[in-house]
Amino acid sequence: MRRAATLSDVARMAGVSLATASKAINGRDQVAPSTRARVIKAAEDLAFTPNQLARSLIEGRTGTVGLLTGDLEGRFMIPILMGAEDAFGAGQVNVFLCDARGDAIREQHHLRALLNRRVDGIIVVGRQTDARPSLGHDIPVPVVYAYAPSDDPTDVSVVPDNVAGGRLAVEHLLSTGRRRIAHISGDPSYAAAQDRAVGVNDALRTAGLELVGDVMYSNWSEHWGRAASAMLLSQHPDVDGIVCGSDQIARGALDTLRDLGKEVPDDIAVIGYDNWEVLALNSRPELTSIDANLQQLGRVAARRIFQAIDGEQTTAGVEELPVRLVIRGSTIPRR
Amino acid sequence: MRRAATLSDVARMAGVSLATASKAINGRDQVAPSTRARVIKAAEDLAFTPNQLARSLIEGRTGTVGLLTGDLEGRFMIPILMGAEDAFGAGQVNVFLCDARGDAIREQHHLRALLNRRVDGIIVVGRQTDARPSLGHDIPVPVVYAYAPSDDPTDVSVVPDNVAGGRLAVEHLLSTGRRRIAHISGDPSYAAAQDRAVGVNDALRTAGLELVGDVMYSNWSEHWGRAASAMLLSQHPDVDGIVCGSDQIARGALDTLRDLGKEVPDDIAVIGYDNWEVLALNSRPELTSIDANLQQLGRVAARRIFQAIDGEQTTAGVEELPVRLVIRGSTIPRR
DNA sequence: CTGTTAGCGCTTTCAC
DNA sequence: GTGAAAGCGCTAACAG
Repeated sequence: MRRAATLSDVARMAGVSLATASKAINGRDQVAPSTRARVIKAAEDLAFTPNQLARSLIEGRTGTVGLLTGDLEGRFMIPILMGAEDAFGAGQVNVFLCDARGDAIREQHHLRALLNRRVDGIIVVGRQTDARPSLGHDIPVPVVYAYAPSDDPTDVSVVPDNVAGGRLAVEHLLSTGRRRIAHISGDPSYAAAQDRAVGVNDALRTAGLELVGDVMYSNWSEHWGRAASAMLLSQHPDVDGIVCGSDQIARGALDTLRDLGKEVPDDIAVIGYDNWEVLALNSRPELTSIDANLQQLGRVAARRIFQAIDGEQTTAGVEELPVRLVIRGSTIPRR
Repeated sequence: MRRAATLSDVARMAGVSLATASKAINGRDQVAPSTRARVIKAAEDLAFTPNQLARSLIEGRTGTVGLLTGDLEGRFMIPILMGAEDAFGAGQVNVFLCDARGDAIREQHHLRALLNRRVDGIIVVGRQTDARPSLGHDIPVPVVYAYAPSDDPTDVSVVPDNVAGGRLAVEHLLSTGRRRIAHISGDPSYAAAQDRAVGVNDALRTAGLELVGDVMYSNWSEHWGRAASAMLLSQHPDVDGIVCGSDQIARGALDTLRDLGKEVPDDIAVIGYDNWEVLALNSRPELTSIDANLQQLGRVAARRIFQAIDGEQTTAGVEELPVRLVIRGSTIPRR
């Protein structure tokens, strides 16, 4: 575990100059084949790894990106991160992951550290879809906000289209013949809850229908899903479709419906939101859900960073990405 | 978004030499207070951020660590990552997150990239607790394997103690007066399944008892939990405690017991494994579970890296970290 | 084709 | 106290 070999070591061993060694290693074409072979051999013998720090110092770009997140716990972060890694391509770009734990001071620390390390760009991932404070504009590298938009409309933000998600859920239920549709959602202070409800009402109105009862807000838990659906069924026994604001809520609803002896999807169809597979695939029946395409979101965010680095003009503002319906047994009976 | 200011810019603006500017900024003490103030003012005016690349090049260490993981999806990665970030301290050290997607080639690519970037150390996080191939010993920085140990006993590995976990689960059930205990586990090809079963049998034998039936293996799903517990109850109706190999299995078991009209925990106690809160907190009743202390695991892994960097002698081999019992309503009735 | 030289941005002796 | 100079490891002109 001694110190890594340098290009000088390689050059000396191969009996050439530093410049020649560099050219040989990097595939420049002004090198005699025999020389190149000798250099490469030496490099291998010494287990030479080019010092990327030195390269970056010269090139002025590091091939690194900072991912600044509010909460690592959130399951939204991971697919976004994967999408970003994907878009950057393995090995070309590396991602610094920084978790600010929801603390503004910590976030500033991390931001500073990332800039010191000369990342080529920064992706900011929020924990909710609510707008978050902008990092400001005196940052010398491009910044893209993912999942949670920046509150500054001149920033570049990429978020899932929650309104479309709500609409999509209702349209699916309508397409299966449901007409008496209710909506159990989560915490009403979340933009996600509001946006999805807008989509739900929108689609119903378009079909000339109205929501059964009011939107039921509380929190995103299974517990609430159980309680709310019990209330719903007692007040509106004729409901035949429930749009849930999250898979957790949907799962709770399924449990209660089961307890009440209702058949899903025959008596009532249930649709969730997030397509959180550990919940959706294990419920009885399996849960139809809206998938926010987060991996795609991460890819797009990464692409925006690239474009900005390459000097392409990127349009500021909030870009809403399409969501996707994943149909399972809770809305369509399995044959 | 023009290029960042350099120390030369600052020095020129403050009317001092490069060397003096450096000393002033870095709090060296051979600088006149007035000079220092002038330099700092200039640095602020120019929004100067010291180029960490240049510093690292000189110091020979970067203050970065690579985290090489097999699957980002896995929920085990996140707490480990958080623990590591924690231990390194915000801002001092930054983590490169690399997801090899379970592909050895990709892993090699990432490893190479990390070494090129001169990370000070590498943490390898596996997706299962089964031993994984070593990265080998010709790596010029310390490597620590977390969650999944290296198959080379001369490497440093840090893993949760699954045997102790199985033992702990049984001991808890015994302490609540259960005597007829069964064990529904997951995929028998997983070391985790085998180790936990060893612990379970161990604790039973110590108490002079035997497992009810054989260990039931299949996979880690709720589905299997439901099926297995139904089989179990029909073959051994007198069972009064079930140790489950995962929270998913436990959750399935709870569902079936509920369907069969069994009271949990009065008739039968159920204990899960992993303490995956989205499952454990939302089940009825809430699920007692074994927590592998993964965040702690991440912290220890980070500490081992540090120790190796600082030249402290670290003992090679697999270090098994204690797990923890989290008691909820599925084993002890809520008052 | 190969080698010499000048930096990338910074820290650190070592004179003054 | 301050500054000139060397050098971290590498690349990119430019001569030979």
